[in-house]
Amino acid sequence: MPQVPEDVVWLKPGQIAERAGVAVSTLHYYESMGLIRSRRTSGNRREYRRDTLRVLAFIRASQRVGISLDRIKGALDRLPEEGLPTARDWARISREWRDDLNERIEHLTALRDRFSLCIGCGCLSLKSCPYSNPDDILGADGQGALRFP
Amino acid sequence: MPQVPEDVVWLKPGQIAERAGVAVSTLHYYESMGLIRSRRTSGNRREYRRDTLRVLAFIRASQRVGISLDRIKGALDRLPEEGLPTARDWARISREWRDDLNERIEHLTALRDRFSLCIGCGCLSLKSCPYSNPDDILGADGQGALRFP
DNA sequence: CGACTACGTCAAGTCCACTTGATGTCAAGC
DNA sequence: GCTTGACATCAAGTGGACTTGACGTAGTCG
Repeated sequence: MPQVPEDVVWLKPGQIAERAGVAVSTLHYYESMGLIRSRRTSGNRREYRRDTLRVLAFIRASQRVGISLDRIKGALDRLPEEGLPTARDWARISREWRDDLNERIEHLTALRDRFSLCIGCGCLSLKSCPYSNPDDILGADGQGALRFP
Repeated sequence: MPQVPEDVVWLKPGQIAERAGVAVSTLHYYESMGLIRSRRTSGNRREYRRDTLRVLAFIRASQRVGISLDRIKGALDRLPEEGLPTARDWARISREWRDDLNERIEHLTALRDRFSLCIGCGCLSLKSCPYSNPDDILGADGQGALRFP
């Protein structure tokens, strides 16, 4: 039962920004995108829940591996509105992301290995190598989307 | 001695564009960036050397793994102006790229593993997990650049 | 009380990698 | 010879992820 909002501490924009390593303007931007939320003080100042730091860390980590804010928002939207996200919530997202990561890792590894091969044979400059002929590369792959790897 | 321009065939923009799977406008753009080159016919039409296809494949492959056009240009600029690039030329670039790829793969793998861990412990929502505390995440890593992984 | 800093809003600007549009030209087919 | 399509140039637009600027307010310190 971690649904109980344990110790909800509210932090000011500057504090959040500094600890999360983002600009205050970025917080505004994320808020306008619906990625994070805030409440207001009587003087109209924003206040962020402490766990916003976690969300921001999650956003940065996801972005870092090339996931768009849109997709990140999609995942965050599926978290519960009220109460803290449960282990199950994060697990679902993590699994989703992990599959994505696995796919990317596979692509990168394949490409790296191809390049490694090329180091041995210099294929990109010689006709003899199967990878050197752009037509073959084109033909090897039905669609126009995935060209080289 | 592959320096001898074997069979230099010149292709029209439309042909190059189709075979490489890019728009003609992209060719213009790349040319303006100095990534590819062309000569002109008497009627001011562009003509591309056949091996431009190889360069384009290389650009796409590199881009695909997140390398910017700027960096790609940097690599291409180090190829010889005249004659075909040698095996050694491509090898150098490939090695450079491969190191880059290895780094990215490491990041992704680390992130995935962290997420996998989270699936087990639900850390992102519980105080007990070392990864859950954003302050620790911040503290674990001197700079502001690398936040989560 | 006054100064200063952090914060508020909103529009506009930036960077990258292109694409779109306007307008004019070259070349091949009938 | 004329139409059609591919091509030329150049300016401007697009989209994602922010940042910057202009301008006004809130709260804190001496």
